[in-house]
Amino acid sequence: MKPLPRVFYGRDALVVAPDLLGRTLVHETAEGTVAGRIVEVEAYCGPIDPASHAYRGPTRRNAVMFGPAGHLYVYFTYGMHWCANVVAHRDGDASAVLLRAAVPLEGLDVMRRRRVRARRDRDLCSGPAKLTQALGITRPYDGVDLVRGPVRLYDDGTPPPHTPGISTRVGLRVGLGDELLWRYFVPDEVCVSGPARRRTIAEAGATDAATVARS
DNA sequence: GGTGTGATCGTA
DNA sequence: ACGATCACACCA
Repeated sequence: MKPLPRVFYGRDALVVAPDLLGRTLVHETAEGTVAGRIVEVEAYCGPIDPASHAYRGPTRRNAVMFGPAGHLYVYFTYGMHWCANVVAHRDGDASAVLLRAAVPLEGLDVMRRRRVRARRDRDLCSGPAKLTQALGITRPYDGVDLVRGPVRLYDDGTPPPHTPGISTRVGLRVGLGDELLWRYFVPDEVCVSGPARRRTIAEAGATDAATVARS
């Protein structure tokens, strides 16, 4: 297996996001190797996206998003959770893709140890903060290189779904976030977080994947 | 299946 | 103050 090359990330976040579905996220540590298949993501398009941490310009927290593509942007939220993004953009426009869910592939014993609350294996990585907890991704991993660093993204031959599920993004209040269908997921996948697991673009009533609002 | 709520703290 | 969340309690 080869890591995804740098050029993979040097595209618009709305192109990279659905192309991340089916890829494997691997973290090798002394504790052991843990890996999962990405099945749910959300695009955050920095300069045009009020919901993006990068919308109001660079700060200490979001600095990584303003750097080169193919690095990991990790942030702390709700006073207790970590979330991980893939920096993906052209022309340094500070866009990123939030990794929201994965299917556990390797190191299940380590994941269960880190997530004792998870009753079923399908809940080990079925949410953005669950995923980082299971994979052991916290503060020190902010800014690591996904091509050469301790956390890498691979193409193991599993193609992204021909027709990904699509919906509005989760957990946002700000205006645009409720109208843009920038969440992508593998249809009928039990490890996808939340209730819209089975919904596809057609079922959502959308005619334009990127921009159309719906009731 | 669905909704409502407390936990907990860095960031702006 | 508030959040790109989680887990659990409760109702259906």
